[in-house]
Amino acid sequence: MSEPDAIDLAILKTLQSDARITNADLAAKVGLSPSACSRRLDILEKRGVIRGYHAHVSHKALDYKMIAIVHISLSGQFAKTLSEFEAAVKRCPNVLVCYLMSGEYDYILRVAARDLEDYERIHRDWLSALPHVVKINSSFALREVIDRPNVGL
Amino acid sequence: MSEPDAIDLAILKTLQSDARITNADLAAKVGLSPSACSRRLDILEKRGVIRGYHAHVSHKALDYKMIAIVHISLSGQFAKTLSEFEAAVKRCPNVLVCYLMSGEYDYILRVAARDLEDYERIHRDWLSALPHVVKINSSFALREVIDRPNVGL
DNA sequence: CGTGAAAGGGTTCACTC
DNA sequence: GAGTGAACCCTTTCACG
Repeated sequence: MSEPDAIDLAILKTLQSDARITNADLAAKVGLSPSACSRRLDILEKRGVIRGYHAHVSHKALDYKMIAIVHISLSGQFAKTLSEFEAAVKRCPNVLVCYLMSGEYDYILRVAARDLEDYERIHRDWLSALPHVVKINSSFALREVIDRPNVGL
Repeated sequence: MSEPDAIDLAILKTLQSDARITNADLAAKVGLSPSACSRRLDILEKRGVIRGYHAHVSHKALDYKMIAIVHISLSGQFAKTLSEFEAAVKRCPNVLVCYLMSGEYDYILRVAARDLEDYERIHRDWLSALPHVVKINSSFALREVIDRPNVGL
């Protein structure tokens, strides 16, 4: 499993900033013929280097004006406890990110809500209702400073 | 500025899960002719509902195996303090997300690192060196449970 | 707002070096 | 691995319903 070379990195960087660029334009940008470029892209996709292509839909335009960061602790760290919690949290469409963590809390979540009233509903109907939860701590984003989809190459 | 209708939502949802779908396939999926679909997409982009299209490049495949969540507090909340901090944090390529927050800490960051050694370097050379920082608290992701680019529609 | 057709351009092969 | 050319398909635009 060889590492991506400089041309692969150029392809990845370009697709990170514009995933809908045509293969012909991408090829010109990285200095390849269209067919060579298409073949490399195929390999990058099949190796799982590229997980997918996503439209970044504005939360605000869709009326999601609020981002909450939620720390959660469970009653234990048994495998069954974790997997029941995770299965439930995946069903909440407002949860954008969820990590199992080291440290004081077991999980950290990034949650989108339309407004404070909507967040109260999500907190009551979804987050508080998650199995095995013993502690929840919400804080709110006042301003987005950085939101990059990927590591700067 | 009218709200997106059901077909617009179908377009957005489809592009969220596959931004490189051809306009012809997209049109078929939402039940439109290609030309009608293309026109709607144009409008959605120009209204800013779609902010951009991004390849989701695997951190792991690029050898970023570690995600840290970093809470940071500053010595004050003066506008100049905040803007100096933010200008500096934007220069660190490993910071994926940064929010100004309500609550105990001023900022929360999501940081990608290759491994623990790499994280120590980032912590020493970047995070600790950020201006006005008085408190830093790092914790680490043990497992990614959810990582959605957008709210489930 | 949706449809269909036409022109221009993109993608994807097999083939070659 | 990379480039070339040709067949096929897609995008874009326009007049029209």
